[in-house]
Amino acid sequence: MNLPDDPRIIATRNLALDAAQEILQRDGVLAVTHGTVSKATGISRSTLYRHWSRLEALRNDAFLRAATSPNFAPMTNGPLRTDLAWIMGKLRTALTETPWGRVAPQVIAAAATDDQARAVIEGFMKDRMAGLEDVFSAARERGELRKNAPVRQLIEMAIAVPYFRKLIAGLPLDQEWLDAHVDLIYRMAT
Amino acid sequence: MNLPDDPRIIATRNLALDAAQEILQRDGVLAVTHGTVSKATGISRSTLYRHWSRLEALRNDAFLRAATSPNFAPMTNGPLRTDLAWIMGKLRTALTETPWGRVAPQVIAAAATDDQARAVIEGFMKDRMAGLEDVFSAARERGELRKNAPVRQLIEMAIAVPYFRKLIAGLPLDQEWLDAHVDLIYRMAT
DNA sequence: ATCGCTACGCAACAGATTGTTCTATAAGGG
DNA sequence: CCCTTATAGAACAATCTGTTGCGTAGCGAT
Repeated sequence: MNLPDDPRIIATRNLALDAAQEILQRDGVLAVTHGTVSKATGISRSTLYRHWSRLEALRNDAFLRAATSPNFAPMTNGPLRTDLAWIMGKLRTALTETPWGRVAPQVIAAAATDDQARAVIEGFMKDRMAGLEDVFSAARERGELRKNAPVRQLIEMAIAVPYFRKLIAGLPLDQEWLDAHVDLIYRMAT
Repeated sequence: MNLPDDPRIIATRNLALDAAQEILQRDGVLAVTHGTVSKATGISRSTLYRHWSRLEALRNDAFLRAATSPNFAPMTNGPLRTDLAWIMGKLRTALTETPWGRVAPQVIAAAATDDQARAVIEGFMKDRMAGLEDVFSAARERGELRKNAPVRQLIEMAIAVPYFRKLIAGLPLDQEWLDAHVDLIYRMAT
């Protein structure tokens, strides 16, 4: 794709999408409009319409900016417990210290009717699932797993609980909880 | 509270809130307005303003109508496995066969900035948590629980996975999954 | 059945928002 | 320095929101 090199374009896009993401996480998808972004940034409405002629495009870019995940390359060197702690720590960081944790509820809500939003969610989940699958596969090859360990269910639980705590129940993802969570998954696997 | 007995009022309220709930689950909180509900129902805008003079009140009633849960009185008679299967079946039903499953994502998204929405979520969660706590307490008294069974974590997992599957990952909550889920929780507890 | 009360529908209105187009200005690249 | 183009700002119609007043129709009580 043709990336524009004009610094004015880049600055405008960044400023606008930062504000759009802020509005998205605070007020929901429908609150992201050319008008609200204009008011939040000082960028002229007409300029925003030139960048995103369709409102859908603006919102989609706001989704994508928030969902851009940090590198999640799985680490499958150490023993299972270490790998689990590492990858669950990564998930915890993504949920608590990146915009994703705040935007995700809005994206999830939009996913009911918005294909773009659903695609963002599915991409994110796929990454997480794949990372954990690699971790468990490596552990299986090292002979660390118990026979008939319910790997699929364990992966789901490993991911579901932090998402549930952060997005649904509003509970903290502190270190103490993380240790206990990793410990329980580990004990069920070995 | 003074319940109005005029059938016109009751009919208007029911019709409006049914439509509001429909709009809520389809387009999100911000789409619920006097205007959209009016268009969806044929009820005059001015009539809707008479019933809910503040928009916030209309949206809150739409939340509450969706979240009105079926009787969740815990059943702690049988052995742990039976109780677990029963209560998890209830949760599954609430998520798949009541409006709650479709509205919940919107309520969760709104909870970030809307106290009413947060209260609805917390009320719902409290019910579920309490039901499972009763189930595990009864099992403990019957001596069914393993020593040092991580009851708190098990309760969280029991609830988190179905919520995650339905609301976040978009996976089905079929009977096969439910059986496996109950089985895993049971095995970890005993 | 009739009467009084009131919920409802309808129309009108100002104010705000949305989508579009135009012109003048200013910032960047050659 | 000059040319290109991104931006700001104004203006516009169309739509939406919140409010008010009025006539109609349905409800309950006598």
